[in-house]
Order: sequence, then structure tokens, then C-alpha cells
Amino acid sequence: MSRPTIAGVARVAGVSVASVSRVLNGLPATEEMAERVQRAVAELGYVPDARARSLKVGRTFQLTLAVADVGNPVYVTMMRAVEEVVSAAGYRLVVTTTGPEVVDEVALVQGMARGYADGLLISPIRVDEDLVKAIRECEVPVVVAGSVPSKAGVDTVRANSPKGMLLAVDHLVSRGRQRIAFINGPADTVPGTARAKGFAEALRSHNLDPIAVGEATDFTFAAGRAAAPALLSTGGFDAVICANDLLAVGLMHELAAAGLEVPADVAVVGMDDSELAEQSFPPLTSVNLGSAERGRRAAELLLARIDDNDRTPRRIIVQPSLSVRRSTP
Amino acid sequence: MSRPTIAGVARVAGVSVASVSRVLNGLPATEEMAERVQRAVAELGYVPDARARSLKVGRTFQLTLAVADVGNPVYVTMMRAVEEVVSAAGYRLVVTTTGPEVVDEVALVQGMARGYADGLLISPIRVDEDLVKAIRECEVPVVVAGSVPSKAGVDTVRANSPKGMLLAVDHLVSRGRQRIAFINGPADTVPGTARAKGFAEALRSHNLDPIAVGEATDFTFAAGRAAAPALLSTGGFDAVICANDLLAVGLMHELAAAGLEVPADVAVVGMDDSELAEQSFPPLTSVNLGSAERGRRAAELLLARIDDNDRTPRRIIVQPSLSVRRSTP
DNA sequence: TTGTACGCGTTATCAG
DNA sequence: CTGATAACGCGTACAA
Repeated sequence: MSRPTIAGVARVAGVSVASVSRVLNGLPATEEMAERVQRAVAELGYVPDARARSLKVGRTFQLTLAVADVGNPVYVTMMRAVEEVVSAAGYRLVVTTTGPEVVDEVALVQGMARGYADGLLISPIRVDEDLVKAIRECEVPVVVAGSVPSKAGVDTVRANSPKGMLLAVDHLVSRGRQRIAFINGPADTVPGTARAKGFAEALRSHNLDPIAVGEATDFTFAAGRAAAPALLSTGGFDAVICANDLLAVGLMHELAAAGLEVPADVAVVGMDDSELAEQSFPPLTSVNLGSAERGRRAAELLLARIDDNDRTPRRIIVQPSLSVRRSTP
Repeated sequence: MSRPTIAGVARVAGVSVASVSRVLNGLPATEEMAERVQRAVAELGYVPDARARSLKVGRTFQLTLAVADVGNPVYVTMMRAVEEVVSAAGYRLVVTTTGPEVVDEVALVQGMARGYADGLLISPIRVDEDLVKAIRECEVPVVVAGSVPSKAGVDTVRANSPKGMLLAVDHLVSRGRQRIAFINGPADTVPGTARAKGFAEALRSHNLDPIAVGEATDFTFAAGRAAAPALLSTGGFDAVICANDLLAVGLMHELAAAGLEVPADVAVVGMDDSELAEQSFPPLTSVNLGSAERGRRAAELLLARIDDNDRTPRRIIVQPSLSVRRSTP
């Protein structure tokens, strides 16, 4: 007893397959015709086959969202926003994890040629020539959430890291903290380079020198902890900015272990303003880089491009804001 | 300039489409034949179309994982484990969010009939007759991560909540805490009922009476905070067990706000042993309900059933363990 | 308005 | 070992 096909429905309804298809797709048909088809569909429990439909119409009505690490809460925020937009447009969202290696990302982008989905929304953590090339030549529309050279010729939505850094530094300075250290993620990543540059600029605009700059091996909680000892041995800081919330929370654990109080002894600022910022203790002051909005805008861009692949690529920059919580005085 | 098809490759290579297909699928072929095909493929940049392939072979090589809330870190753990197993088996993982309503879950299960994926791994938060029926009648193999009546006739992997509760209570009692309160999630959910039952049993086995039982409106951080005031106004407890880590962390925030120290004044135990448990401050003692193993086992069950749909449904129970951290004395 | 027939790109069957 | 050809299930020109 296999699945009923459109032919079976047509037979039961005593009409042609074409008529069944038209009724199901809402094309004009007689009242009676529609009624007969509906009844046959209900009787057989017929459901159109997405596989066959995809082949015929050349679309899967699936969109792929590729992120490096589902464990990073910032992606949860983005994912939610993307989900909302694409499902409202009748698409299903396929979430895949790429891992930290560029080659995996390149493989993913090239794999889109198989037609698994109608579009790709990717947030690359590292970018190289191969990836840019793969993106430019990708068979399906691509939108990048993050930075990528404009020669990739692709729609882009990115955060304004320098501006975000400035918000963080402004805030700390206004609270009387001037001995500011920084824990970055890997400097060879897209967000890593942006944050490093932003931090340097922000301090310069205040005529301050960085007290210390650490580089974690990853944008994770564990890496944040691991990066702490080096920072602590340097000392001399009364505030630390971290490249994301996970690093900040990891650091705060080590600060506590070292007997330092947040924010009395050391103020801590994170970036991303993810759910973790609110959940951490003390709640973390964090730069909101607009993850939700970036997700939303990126999804909209992707839908628009699927609609019309000839439009000129747009590059959107989402402005940051600061969510002040108790980790700063 | 459209995508090259297998016919184009055949033409360029000067062979038949059948031969191209066979070479690509590793079926026996002459050395020379293979070579010609490979060259033509490389020259044209041919990539097989997954849509057409799906239609022909009746498989998409996609598996769907449906969870209620991607923001719950316990699902991150599970997702990682599932990802690992299915990708090793050559499948792609499609992660979708169902939301808290049963109707959404039912719609999702029924929608599988469209053939989007070859199997479904679902972790339902609420279960009713409709869902059981939908699962039993689902067109593709289904594995449930959680509890579902055996009449659903489906493979199941679930946690042992009562045992987990017992571990938590044993631990608290061994540390001298006997005035134990409990914050549950919604009692009309699958985990909610299991936790409630387990808590009652565990206390009874120690001849203890519960000091207070609260019910949060959801398994979230915000709900944990919201449930705290009622508990605090009751008072009289020196330990609280929470139905999951998010609730526990939410509660700890409110305890701190009320001037209570963890674990000195109140010990707190969470459940799920998610990444958040480690990241919270103080680090949260949590019952590890084996999310990773449940994910792994469930994925294996799903693959096995896809392989042979006639095997009798298995019901696996994963045993819990306790991760002791600093939120308990 | 309705029905017939074909094509989407691939794999599997069956002759050669 | 290779080539021609028939499905897979659906949508849609085209003809009636």
C-alpha cells in the first residue's frame, strides 16, 4: 500500500490529473470539479510529493542557514529571526553547522549546486579566496551575514563592530574606567579582525592605551577561561571588553576564582547581547550587534534575490546599541 | 547558461547517460570509460541534481530533527550528537522548530508525507491523541526522543527522570539538606509530568515531605525568575531542585536578588546538565539526563529503521548521572 | 473549462 | 561492459 499519487486521485475523482493539479494549485475550476477533487483527496489522504514537485518547478522551497557553531547563543537569536521571515514566506529552514574550517564552508557552498535548497544564508567565521570564489560562483542565491569582499558580488548584512566597540569604551570611560583590556577571539577570523581594529580605534579616540590584549583560541566559554590567566598575570586593568558573550562569561568565572569582583574590581563588557548575557551572573553588559535584525534583514535580502536574481547586490550595515547590565558600574 | 545535466556530460564524453551514471555511482566500468567521464564532469563542472535523484530513488538523504525551542541549550547538546551520527551515515540534518503547541507538531509530522526527508526525529514537549495518531500513521520512519505511549508503535529513547530526581535528592540529603523545594515546568508537558512524579517518589523514598512545589509557565530562564517570588514567600527550604537548567539559573538570579547565597543558604540543582550549567555562576550542580547519548541512540534507531522498517519498535531508556558543581555544598 | 501528452534529471532494467 | 529506454510524480503547454 504505497502513497497515493495525483493519478490515483484523478481516477477516484473521475477527472484528469491536470484538473487535480489545477484545483490543488488554486487555478480556476468548476465548483463541482473542485468538490470532487477535494473529496477524492480527503478519501485517499493524498499529499503532493515534494520531491517530484521540486524537480518539476525547479524549486525546493527550502532555504539553508549555515552557521559555524550552534552552541553559540548569538546564532540562536539570528536563527529565530531568520526562521520567522522565511517561514512566513512559505519556505522551510534547513539549519546546518559548518564547523570552524574554511574548507567545510567551501564544500557547503559548492554543495548547494546539488539543488538541496533555493538559497543560502551563510555566516562565515573565516573567509579566504576559495570561499569568495565559491560564493560568487554558487548555483543558488547567497546572502552573507558578516563581512566578505565586495568582489564576491553578493548581498551582505553585517554588524558595525567598530561602532559597537566605541559604545563599550564610551560607556566604560563614562563610568570612570580607563585601564581597559581586551580579550579577542582568533584574530584570523572575520569577527576577530573587526573587533581588534574596532578596539584599537575606540581607545585611540579616547587617547587611551590598551592595558592588555589577549587572544582566545576560539569564541567559546572554555577559550574565555583559558585566556584569563595570561590576562590576570598582566594585571593593571579595571575593565575588560570581550569579543563575545561566551568569552566574557568564561572570563568572569576566572575573575571570581581569582578573588576579583565584578564590577567593583573589574568591569566586564561582552558583545552580541545574546540570551547568555542576561542569564549570566552578574548579568552582563553587552554590545548588541543586532543579531536579530541582521538575521531578519539577511533573510529578506535572500527572498528578494530569489525573486529577482538580477538586482544589484546590497550591503547592509546594522547599527549597534549597548545593553547595560550589572557587570559594569 | 544553465546547469549541466547528465546528458550534457554524456555528450561531451561521447558515451551514454547510463554509463555516466554508473561511473558516478561507482559501478563497474572500464578504466578508459571512467577516465572519459571524469574528464567531462570536470570540464563541465557537473554536479548531480539532488531533486531529480530524490524523485528517482525515493530518498532525499535528509533527516529532520524537530525540537520545541532552539534556545534551550539541552537541544544544542542533542543536536550535536544527532548531527554527528547522521552525517557519518551520509545524511544531511534538517533542524526545525515546532514551538510549544501540539498542533504545530501534528502538522509537522503529517507534513513529512510530502517527502521532505527520509525520517523524523522528534522531541515532543506535549503529547496528545492527535500527535500519537499522526506519529503512528506517519509516512516516514519516526523516532521519538521522549515519552510517548507504546501504542504509537514507534522507536523511543527517553531519559529516566525519576532516577535522575533520586540522584538529586540523594545528593542533597547526603550534604545535609532535607528541606527541599521543587520548581517544575508546565505540568501538562511530557517532561513536566515525569519530573513531578519523580520528585514525589524521590522524597518519599527518603521519608521527606516537599517544602514547596512551584510550577513555571515554561521551561525558560524568564519563567524560572517569574516562579521565584512565590517560592520565596513560602520560605523554609534549604535546597531547590529545578526541572531544567534554565529554570535553575533563573531562580538563582532571584535568590541572589533576595540576598540568599548559593549554596550556603540554598542549594540549587538543575536538570539536563547543559552547557549553561557549567557557564552559570556559581556553576550548577545538574542531573545529566544523557541528552547527548539520547540524541545518539535516537539517531541510530532512526537509521536502523530506515534500513528496515519492519523491525519491532524499541524503547530505550538512558540512565542519568549527576554532575556535581558548586551550587550544592 | 477540461484532458492529453510531454519533460524535468536521474537511476534501473534489459538487450546487446 | 555498455547503450537505449522506461519509469519516478508532478505541472503545464497545447489541443479539444
